Amino acid sequence: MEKGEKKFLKEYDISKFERPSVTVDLVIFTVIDNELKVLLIKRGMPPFEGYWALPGGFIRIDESLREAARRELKEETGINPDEFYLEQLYTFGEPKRDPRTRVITVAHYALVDSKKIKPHVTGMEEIKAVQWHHAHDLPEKLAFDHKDIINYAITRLKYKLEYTAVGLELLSEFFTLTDLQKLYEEILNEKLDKRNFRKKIFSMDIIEATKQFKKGGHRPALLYKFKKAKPSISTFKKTKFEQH
Amino acid sequence: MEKGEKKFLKEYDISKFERPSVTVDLVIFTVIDNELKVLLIKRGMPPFEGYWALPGGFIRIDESLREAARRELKEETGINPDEFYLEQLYTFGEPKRDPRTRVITVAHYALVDSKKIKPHVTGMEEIKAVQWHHAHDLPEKLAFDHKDIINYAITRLKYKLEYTAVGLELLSEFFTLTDLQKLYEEILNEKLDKRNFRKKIFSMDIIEATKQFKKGGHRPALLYKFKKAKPSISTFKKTKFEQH
DNA sequence: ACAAAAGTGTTCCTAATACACCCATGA
DNA sequence: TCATGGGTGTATTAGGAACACTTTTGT
Repeated sequence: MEKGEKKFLKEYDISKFERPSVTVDLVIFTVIDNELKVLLIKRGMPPFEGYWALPGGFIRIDESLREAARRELKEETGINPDEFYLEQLYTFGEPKRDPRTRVITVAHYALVDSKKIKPHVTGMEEIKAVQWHHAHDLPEKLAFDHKDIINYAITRLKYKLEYTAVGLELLSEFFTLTDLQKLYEEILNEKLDKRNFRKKIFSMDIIEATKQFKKGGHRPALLYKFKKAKPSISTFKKTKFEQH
Repeated sequence: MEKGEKKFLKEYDISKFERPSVTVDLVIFTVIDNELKVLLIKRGMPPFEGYWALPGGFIRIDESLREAARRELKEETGINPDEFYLEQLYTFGEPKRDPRTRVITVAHYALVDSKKIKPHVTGMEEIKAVQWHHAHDLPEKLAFDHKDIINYAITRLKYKLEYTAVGLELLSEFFTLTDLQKLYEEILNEKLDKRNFRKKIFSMDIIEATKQFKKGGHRPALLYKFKKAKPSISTFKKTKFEQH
């Protein structure tokens, strides 16, 4: 009874509630020169003027969270949908995280192949307000709670890497096993044993050899590519944190 | 340049954006008679009148997401903070998930000891609009996208159970190993080998024996309790998905 | 003494780890 | 030919899975 009434009032008041703003923020990862990078934008106005911030924006009233994230991602990198990996990360909603007004942000993270990024994003970065920063060496001046968000994204990425083919989204179509190992080492921030790494990757059954070789250096390295069918995530464990 | 302007406009327009409502929904788990239960509320008005829905409510403008979830949880179960486990699950924001208006919900899940639930929530459930439902046998008539949310929560719970002490929040202070195994079997929905189960639990180092026994039945069973210090989650893997 | 649940030992097998070695190329 | 990175073999170990047995109580 009393509970019913409370419920009723609550619903009745829908329009009266002071509403927070809702944004989508993006942690966009790529790998450039074997370094894990995050895209950041220098803020040109207060609050946090001159600080670096994650790309993001308001959710439009008729688009889903994922659509909003895809739109943002497309705007910032020029990359087409289905050429990146995108996953919801966590929702950050401390009342004071934005000093202006109440903003709740649904953070996402994305993995993109640096070769597919629109030139205007990668070129002449020094003078631009949009820059790739080393994920393991972030600038001091990060706006809002974006440092937390980035670190959370890195944690998630490391975790996913262990039992998922997710890392492959960061590489180009053809790559050597050494490329792949370097990628893992960079993200996990630790050295891996060559033999064991290869065994693990092969056991995952996510890549296949081509007949091409990467010349240069010394002994040419066999090039691999992802299996056509996006790696079918098969085991019990693996399915656990698939995005909704 | 052009990017800067776009950004500027975006921020300038903050107040003009049509804002979605933001709610917190709760998947509250408990175990009653060795069955995993979820708390649901029968809706007394459209939309989905007569359907079952998760408890939830709007986020107040000055409280964090977690605070909102705690408040909701306290309202529904009467349980005090730090007597339950609470974790953000996922944010659901399809534009049409609520037919009335745009509502984004930050779903959480909670684990509570059924013995600590306020009597008014457990008593005389048949005639009440608040009921515990078997998590593995949900009612057909679930409102909104709440079936998805519940299933996602079950998936997360199963996953967490495998490498975390999270299940212990569902038990009372003292319990036997058989109680604990029954709990795991109910949540995971599978039979477990007694010997292996015990080895795994002991290796986690999360419980300790008392000197008490649970009499009744046949051979008395040794009672255990959680280690004083909440299980310090220690290994690499284990820290990965800790709540923010 | 026997049924029923509590509690323990041990084998088997897979998979991660830790090594050491061979191979193909460019300079 | 030798330095360099590409590529493979294998022994050891840790942990999960499968299974059989002993112990302690109530009746």
